[in-house]
Amino acid sequence: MQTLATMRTAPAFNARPTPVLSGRDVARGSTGQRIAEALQLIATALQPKRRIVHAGDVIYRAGDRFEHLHILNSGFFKLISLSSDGREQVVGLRFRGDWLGFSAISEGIYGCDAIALDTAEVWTVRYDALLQACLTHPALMAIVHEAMSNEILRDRDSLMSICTLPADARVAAFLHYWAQSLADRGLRADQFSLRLTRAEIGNYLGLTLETVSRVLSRLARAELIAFNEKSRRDICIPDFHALAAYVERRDAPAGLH
Amino acid sequence: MQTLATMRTAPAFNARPTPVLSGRDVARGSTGQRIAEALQLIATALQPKRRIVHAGDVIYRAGDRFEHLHILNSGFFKLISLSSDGREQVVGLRFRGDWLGFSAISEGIYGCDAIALDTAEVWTVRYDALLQACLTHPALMAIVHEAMSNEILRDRDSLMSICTLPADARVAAFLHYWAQSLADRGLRADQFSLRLTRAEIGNYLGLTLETVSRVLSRLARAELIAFNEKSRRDICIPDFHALAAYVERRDAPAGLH
DNA sequence: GCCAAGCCTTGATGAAAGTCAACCCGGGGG
DNA sequence: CCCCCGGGTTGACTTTCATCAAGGCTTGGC
Repeated sequence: MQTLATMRTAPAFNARPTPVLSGRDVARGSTGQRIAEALQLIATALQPKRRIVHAGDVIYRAGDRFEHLHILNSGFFKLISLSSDGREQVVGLRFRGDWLGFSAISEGIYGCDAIALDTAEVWTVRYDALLQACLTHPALMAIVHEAMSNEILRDRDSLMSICTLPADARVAAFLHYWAQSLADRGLRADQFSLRLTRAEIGNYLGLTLETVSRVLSRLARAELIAFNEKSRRDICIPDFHALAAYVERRDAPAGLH
Repeated sequence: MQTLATMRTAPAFNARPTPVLSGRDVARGSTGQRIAEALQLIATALQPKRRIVHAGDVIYRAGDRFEHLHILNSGFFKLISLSSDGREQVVGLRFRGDWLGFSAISEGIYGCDAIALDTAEVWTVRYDALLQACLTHPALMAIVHEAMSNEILRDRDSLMSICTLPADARVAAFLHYWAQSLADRGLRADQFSLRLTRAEIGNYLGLTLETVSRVLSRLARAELIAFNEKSRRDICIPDFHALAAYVERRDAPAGLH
């Protein structure tokens, strides 16, 4: 599962180190396979409630009492955290196979809003039922741990990218991340819709919408991306590796100099 | 467990919402109590290997094969992630009761270095032994999940602070975070040593060491902090709430304007 | 004692990104 | 139809913070 930062050290499109999974010594397949297997197991072991939601629908809001975890079987979500003065911040993006709600376990209350970016299928399980099921299905516990671990890893990497990289590289890294996430799930990654406004992207990356717009124009001029002639929210990435190389190159020595 | 961002919405020193812990319906005590109880249970249920380490000692390095998790019984740690070109980035700080290594579960390999900032006591358990123990001690599983959840929450909040706030507020938020972490663990929070150089703080916050130094001087001039006359690494926070208010005030409308 | 190496502070300067503003385009609704 | 509105682009200007540079303070070694 590539993220904003890790891709800088692993430019190959689907390359990832073979995981050495302590706790169960089976060799594992591609990321896509792992996701599919995990969903399979969740479906059979937990029999989650399934439902379809649409763009803009909210699964939970900050402050809601935590009782359920959610698994995304299809579609895209954004996580929004609201600060006291009402401004909001995009703190995460979620794709097929991702879980929603982990961060609420420790507080017992959700800390952000989960909002669908398009039509999506969400599976919901009670957390106490999940704990029970883990006792009888050890493999399920491993999957849950892996998902949480993965989320920690991802957040850390995006943190690193976002506060280290200059604006151009941040946007490029974001596009790379999105494309990689699609590729991992077997979706086409050379051409896709961003599903986020410039403002949302900027908000996620700690930039203004104007800066995002300018960077995208610059990337298009450099032919690292191309816009769909209608809807500039649909983009095309002719050369994935070139994009990765661009991030690497623009990786500025901010911080310790 | 307050973090860089959450404190903005909860200025009271030790205030935190009473956790509603789904999965076990006991009311919980203060953060300090929770940490102590968790350590207690870990000690009895897992009988971890204990050892003392000193400032600069490394518990694990990025690339090491993952087999163990570590729990910090005392002391302070920093987590360092190295990018391909050798520059390093502080990606996290750890205190008593925190776990080290969660992010390695999904990949089977540690993704960063864990380095002691002072003398510390570390408990180490095999991950497979932990999984086993969770099957017989359900409370242990709840504690592990809570710790992971908490780490996700924290990372998310610091991500938000760091990419949203201007330099002054970032440094102030960092100081607040550190003080809160000490207070949560029953240590004195009005006067303490930072244990990090300006360069490390800047690196963690995405700033240069000069900027950190300037901001600290400014905060001292504003009497929000005071330096120990010897060792400017030891600081004093006369009014914790004033510091929180300062962050709030300087909370700039970056992003959506 | 003296010197060197870290760590820290402060100032001058420049580049990157935010702010303000104008404008374009496409889609709905009255 | 026209108008409005939200999303997007682009330009001129300003602010913030990084960079470069100089110098101070402490500590440890010779």
